[in-house]
Amino acid sequence: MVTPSPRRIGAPDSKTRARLVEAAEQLLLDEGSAAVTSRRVGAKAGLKPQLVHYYFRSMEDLFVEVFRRRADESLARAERALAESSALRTIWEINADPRGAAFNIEFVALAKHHPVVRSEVARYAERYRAMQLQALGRALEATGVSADDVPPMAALLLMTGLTQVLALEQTLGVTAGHEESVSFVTRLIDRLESGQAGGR
Amino acid sequence: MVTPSPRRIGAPDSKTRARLVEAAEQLLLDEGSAAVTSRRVGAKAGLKPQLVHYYFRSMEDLFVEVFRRRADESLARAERALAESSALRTIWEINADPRGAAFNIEFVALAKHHPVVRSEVARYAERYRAMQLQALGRALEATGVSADDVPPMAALLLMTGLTQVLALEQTLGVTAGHEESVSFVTRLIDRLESGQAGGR
DNA sequence: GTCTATACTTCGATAGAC
DNA sequence: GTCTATCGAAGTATAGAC
Repeated sequence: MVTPSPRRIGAPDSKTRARLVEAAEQLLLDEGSAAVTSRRVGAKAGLKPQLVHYYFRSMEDLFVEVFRRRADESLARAERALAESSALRTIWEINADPRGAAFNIEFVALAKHHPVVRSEVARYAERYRAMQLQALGRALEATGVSADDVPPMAALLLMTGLTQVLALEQTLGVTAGHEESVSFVTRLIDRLESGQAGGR
Repeated sequence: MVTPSPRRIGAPDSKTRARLVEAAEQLLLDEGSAAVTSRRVGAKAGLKPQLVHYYFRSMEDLFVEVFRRRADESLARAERALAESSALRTIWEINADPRGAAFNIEFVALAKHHPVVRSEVARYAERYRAMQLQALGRALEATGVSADDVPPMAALLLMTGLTQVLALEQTLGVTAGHEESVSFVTRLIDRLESGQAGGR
C-alpha cells in the first residue's frame, strides 16, 4: 500500500547521476547554494537540465545526496583520525579546512527552505559534535587541563566558530588578522600537546 | 555627461519606500536571503511587487539599503558602548546578539552574487573589526593580560566566531552545548574584568 | 510624484518519445 | 533504462498610465 511514486526515477548507480552530483557540489562550493538550480547543474555537467529531474525526485533530493556523500566521508575520516593520538591537533586540522566550513554554511542556508535537508544536517552536526567532544575531552584530560577550567564543549565550539568566521570572511576578501589568530590557536595546541602540562 | 538613468526612481524619503525596506529586512531575518524577492517583499509590505522596482533600480540596491540601515546603527551603537568602561563585556554582548550574527550570515550569502553588496559588507566588516580591536586591546591590557599571551585579534575572532556558530546552529534547531559555552566565556570575562589580574 | 500593465527570463517538474 | 518536449509558476525589470 505504498503510494508508488508516479514518476520514474533513474538508477542510483548510474554514471550520469554521479556526474550530476559532482557538478552540484562544485557549483555549491564555487557560487553558493543559490546557484544550484537544475539548469545550472545540467550545464555544468554538460547534460540537459531535465536529467536532474529524471535522477532526482526533487531538487531537495539532490541536495541531500550531495550532503550525504561528503558528510559520510567526513565522518569516516574524522573517526579514523580521532582514534590516533594528538586528537587536539587533529580536531583543529579537520575543522580548519575552509572548504569544509564553506560547505557547512551553504547547507545551513539550504536548510532554511528544505526541511529534509535541515533534519539531515542537524543529525550530522550532532553526531559530529559528539564524536569530537569525546576525543577532545580525552585529549584535554591528557594534557592536564581540568574540565572545570576549560570545558571541552566550549573549546570545541570556539575552534569550530573560528574556522567558520574565517571561511565567511574569506568570501568577502577580508583576511585581516586571520593568520595571527590561526597561529595563536596552533601555538596553544602545540604547547598543550608537547608540554603535556599546560593550563594555568 | 552622466548617462542619466533611463528609468525614473521614487523619492528616497517616501513612506512606501521605507515600508519596502522594512519588509525586506523582516523577510531576510525570518526566511533567509533566498526569500527576499521582489514579489515576496511586495506581498509582505502589502504592496504591488512592481513598486520594489520603482523605488530601487535593482534588487541589489534594495539589499544595500537594508544592509546600510542596520550597519550604520550597529556601528553607532558600538561606538557609544565601547567608549565606556568594561569594553570586554560590551564587545561580547554586542556580538552575542543572535539576530546580528544571523544578519551577517545572510549578507555574506548575498555578497556571493552581488558585488556591490560584497564591497559594502567588506568595508563594514573591516571598520567594525578595527574599532573592536582597539577597544579590546585596551581592555585586555587593563586586566594585565599580555598581548603576547593572548593577541587581542585572536580573542576577538574567537568571540565573533563563537556567536556565529551559535546562530548558525540555532537555525538547525541544534543547541547542545550552547549555554555551556556562553557561560564559559562570560565567566572568563567576569573574572578578567573584576579580578583585573587574570592571565596565567 | 506614484503606481500598473506587461515583457522577458529562468525556475522546478512532468508526460511521454525513443 | 534513458532522455526530450513542454508546462505553469515565479523571478527581475521596463514603459507608460494616472
